[in-house]
Amino acid sequence: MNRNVIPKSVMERIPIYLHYLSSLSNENVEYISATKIANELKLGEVLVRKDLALLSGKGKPKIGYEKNELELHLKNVLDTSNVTNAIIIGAGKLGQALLYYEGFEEYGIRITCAFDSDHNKIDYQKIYNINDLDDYCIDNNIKIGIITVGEKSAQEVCNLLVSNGINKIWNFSPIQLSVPSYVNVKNENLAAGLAVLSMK
Amino acid sequence: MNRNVIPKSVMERIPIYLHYLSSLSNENVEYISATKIANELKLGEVLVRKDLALLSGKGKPKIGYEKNELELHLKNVLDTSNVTNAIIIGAGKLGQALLYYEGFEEYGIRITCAFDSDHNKIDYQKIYNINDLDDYCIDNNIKIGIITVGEKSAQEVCNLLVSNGINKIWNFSPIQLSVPSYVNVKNENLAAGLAVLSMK
DNA sequence: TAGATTGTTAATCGATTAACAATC
DNA sequence: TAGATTGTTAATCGATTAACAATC
Repeated sequence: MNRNVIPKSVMERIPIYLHYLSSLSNENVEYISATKIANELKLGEVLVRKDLALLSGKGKPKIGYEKNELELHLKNVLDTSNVTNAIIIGAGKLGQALLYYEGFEEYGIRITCAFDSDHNKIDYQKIYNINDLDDYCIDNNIKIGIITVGEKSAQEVCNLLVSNGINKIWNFSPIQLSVPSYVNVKNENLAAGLAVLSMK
Repeated sequence: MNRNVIPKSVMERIPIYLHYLSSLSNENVEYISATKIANELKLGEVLVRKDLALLSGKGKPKIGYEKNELELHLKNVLDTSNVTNAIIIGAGKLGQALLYYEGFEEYGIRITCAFDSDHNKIDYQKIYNINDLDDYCIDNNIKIGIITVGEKSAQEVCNLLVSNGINKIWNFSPIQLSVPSYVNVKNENLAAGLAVLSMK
């Protein structure tokens, strides 16, 4: 029996917990209860308790969890200690928004640069020519590729990433990418997400 | 018994189906089978068939669904006929990326403009001063508010939207917004999403 | 002790998949 | 008829919630 498998649903809540815990850091909180976390984040109380039981050490009845220890445990699961390097392909508005967004560092991810085929977008600091991709990936230990190009070039870009040994892909294009089975694709179809909201 | 309730999971696939169907439009396809759709989108065959059974008219054994009719039915469910107006609060990189992204129209959503408190970002065409929000909402039938400000101002901005009668909110800030129960919030924590991918 | 909290087992709920009958 | 597909019922799976015992 494998005790190490953490369900996907739980995984997705780890960053939420971490963000909440880090927001407490200047309040000098020593203990935090699952009840409190559940209320603040509007999650079920038992849900949070089960998550914490799975992810962390024991809590103390009537008191809760030692906050710093809990934070450490969650970070260990997320493995935020060693930074994961990511690159963006497609330096349009969205690509740049992600490139300059600072919230990723908190979770141990560094978006090192973006690539684009359009010469006008090259800025030598952060946006490089797509032709330099191969060398860059080899030299910089890139683990994640973020696709923010249009749907027409998305598959092509995806192939390029895969051929450079990148097997984690965050796909913002609205198409279904074809990849070898060992490659992990997370689709982020923003328009579709908004459409669902609009119709509720 | 209410036959009209469509499960959330099904709802979320409608935009995916629609996007796929529209990609066929210049190929003169008359009939499309659930099997084909499932293979192309890498979904379970039975899943697609159940979705279509729920969302559309009858398909024909051995042939499939009349493509245009299916598309129409899906669009009806999404109600893409009358355009829903949305605004963005926070004209940073991400706000602008969404503002100028054209993919929303396909699903019947129009992001009409963005608001920002920073005078340097005002461009009179698409980005207005936050102080003009009240009048704008009244005059332009705004249904959706998109929050792309930092986490410190997110709750405040949210309150402003709610007080202007907006009850659908797409929240890109990493905090849990407090809203009255009739307000629908969809959280989009990009950093958290990427963190989950990075750790697989 | 009483009460707040943890932690666990069983029940429920929702979504997906499997199996199979019906149809053209 | 055979075969591809639809459509439906039952089984499975995963996640959440309810109920309750244990602990400080």
